[in-house]
Amino acid sequence: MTALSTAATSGRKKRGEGHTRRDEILQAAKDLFLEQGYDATTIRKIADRVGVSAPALYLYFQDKEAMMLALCDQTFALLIDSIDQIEKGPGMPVERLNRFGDAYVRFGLSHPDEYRLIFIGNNIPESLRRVGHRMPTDDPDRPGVGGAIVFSRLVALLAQIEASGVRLNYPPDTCAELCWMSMHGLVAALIMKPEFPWSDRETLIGAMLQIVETGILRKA
Amino acid sequence: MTALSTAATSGRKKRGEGHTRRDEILQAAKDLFLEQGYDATTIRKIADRVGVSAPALYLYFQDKEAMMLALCDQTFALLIDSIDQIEKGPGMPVERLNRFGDAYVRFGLSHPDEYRLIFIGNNIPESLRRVGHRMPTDDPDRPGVGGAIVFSRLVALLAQIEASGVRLNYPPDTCAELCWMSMHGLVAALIMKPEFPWSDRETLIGAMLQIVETGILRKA
DNA sequence: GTAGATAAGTTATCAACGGTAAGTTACCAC
DNA sequence: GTGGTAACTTACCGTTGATAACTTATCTAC
Repeated sequence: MTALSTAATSGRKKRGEGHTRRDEILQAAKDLFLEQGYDATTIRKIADRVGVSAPALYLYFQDKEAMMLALCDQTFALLIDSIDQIEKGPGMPVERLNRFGDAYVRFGLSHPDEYRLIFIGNNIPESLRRVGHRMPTDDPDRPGVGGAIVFSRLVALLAQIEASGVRLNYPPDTCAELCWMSMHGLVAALIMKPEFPWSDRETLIGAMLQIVETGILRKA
Repeated sequence: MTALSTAATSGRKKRGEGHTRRDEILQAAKDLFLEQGYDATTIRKIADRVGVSAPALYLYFQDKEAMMLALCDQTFALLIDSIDQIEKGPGMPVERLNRFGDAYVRFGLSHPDEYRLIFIGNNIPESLRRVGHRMPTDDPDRPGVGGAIVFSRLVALLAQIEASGVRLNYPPDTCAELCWMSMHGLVAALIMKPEFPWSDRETLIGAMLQIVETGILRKA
């Protein structure tokens, strides 16, 4: 008689409580995306887990992509938080760059599934491909801008470093791109092929940070 | 009366000529994959372009993935070829490392779909997840090993560099990993977010190569 | 030259997918 | 109560990758 689903809640939401259903959907979608990937996660699976019918999801999200976008923003907020902690923290700009890179890599490694989802997201549909890297001209209130925020923080930090008197080998923007690309390559490799016999993680992280810094900062 | 399709050939193949149909399918699939991407390319579109019915494709390929895998192997053979040319070519090992990196990046940028599948490939169906990152113990005759071959060539080149008397800042394996990760980060970024206002491509390629080399090779 | 054998292909169909239309039910304000 | 509407459901659509079962052309053997 009663539903056999694993729904956290049962029955219809009261008036004005729709947002809690929205949260439930988001949580179920996140779990399933992480467990099975984007494509394998179907609208029906999400609906089943929540305990509602499939079309009910469309009351809260325009489509499947919108759920992914909302989740991306959630996860980016965590990363942005820890980066802001560093930016407000002590130390020379160069030291903060070190901590920035370190925090970025460790965030990726300790949230591998989210990182995969957001930064690597590859078989994700064309329309989502640009999540996290929207053009600056895009509406900043639209979901999916988290990556651009992280990146702009990095650009700002590089500009700070230059302003503090340290000479850069390339323009700050280019330095930021090179820095991010290197760190992303490191994280992506470790995440995507964890069973590959990579060298020691700590060694790789330290070495990559070292390489990027010595390559970007002009010898005094 | 006659077919309106753009099929290069018409009518049924003679006995023993099925392989030419297979080649036609592969060519059409490649064109469509490159034009529209993997997901947007449907079995029916490929079949239409070839001028046969959709199920006919299954006479030559087990499924859609098998077509992509065959194409990847085809394309990666090109990269491996050009890398082997470099390895056999003139110049000091260090110069060859430069040309290796350059060839690698340009290959990725000019074959984004194959690169995505082999090196970034993630949410692409489980069966393809580890394509390009197979363990050394895996069957080398299975399709999709192109990436691993490339990487092993890089390791060998780094070992050569060390053997030639150039001191490395890290063990050859670690250097190869750092080198590949950096280059991969560059390629992945440009491929996955092509609309982002990155700095000039040539500048980025040159800078990244420079950074990695100065970071890996010990100052004489 | 015709009778299998079989390569090369077709038509019909499947279940599952994302998404929509239209109807239903529970709740709240008045 | 009763109207309005938020919160759903059922029924359905076109498209997808893939399969089953049937047909047709071609080659070989006698």
